[in-house]
Amino acid sequence: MSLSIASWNVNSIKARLPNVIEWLKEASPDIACLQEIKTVDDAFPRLEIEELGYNVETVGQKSYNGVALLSKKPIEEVALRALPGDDEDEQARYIEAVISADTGPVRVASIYLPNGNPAPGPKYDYKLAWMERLRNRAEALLSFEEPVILAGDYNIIPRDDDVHDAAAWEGDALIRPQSRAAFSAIKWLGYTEAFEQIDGRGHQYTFWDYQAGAWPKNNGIRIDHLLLSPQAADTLEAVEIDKGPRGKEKASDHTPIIGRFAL
DNA sequence: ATGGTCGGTCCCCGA
Repeated sequence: MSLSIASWNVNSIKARLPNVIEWLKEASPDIACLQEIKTVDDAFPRLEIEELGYNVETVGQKSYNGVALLSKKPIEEVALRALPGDDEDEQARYIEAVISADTGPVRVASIYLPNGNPAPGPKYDYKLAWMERLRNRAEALLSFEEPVILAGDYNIIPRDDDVHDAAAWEGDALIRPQSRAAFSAIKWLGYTEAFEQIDGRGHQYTFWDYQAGAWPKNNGIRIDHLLLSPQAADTLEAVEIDKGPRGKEKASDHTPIIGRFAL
């Protein structure tokens, strides 16, 4: 009895479809949370992915953003297609569903947290406001006392050990103290960051820029995370960053992180 | 080494 849940920012599902299909066949996660699908719902390659045995739910947007949930287990209910707290916010960055695992319901969200650069500025203000809304939602979810996995591209480098050269990133929205504090604030509610919990090694990355040879030089950052409610954290068995997809032709700049749970 | 990389769209923007 084991449930694997992956998060991967694919940077356009259309540009990445062959890579995504190849990876789904190889890694075969029970649930995959995708970000930056960069397409509207109607243009999402639903059939190709359903053919691999997945149920598919998307919150798409033209050109930018967009998130998806793929699940081999039944999706009982899509609980939310947007993060509550701002009716004016039209950016497609959040989907949350209840999925039937063998042991009972598991709540999973696919999250594309705003980048926030340049900082300071309106984009940074939006990032911080979005994180406050996420904290509120995360807090509300704890009252259900069920396994909750908030998986996604958080655009947060939690510690200096999660970047090859922290000094080079000083002032960036991904590493600013206020950004880190907003991320910690969610953890202090009672959430566990899966990778930090299981793997003590530093300098394990999930993103390498396309520019300046970042991938061959291993100049990466760790910004894709799984945040777990206590009921999920108690069942966490393993976490792996799967670097395979980043080394392929036509790669996304992110690579998947996969958690395995006794669920 | 005075540029460098992608993806989507409309001639530039976001990452």
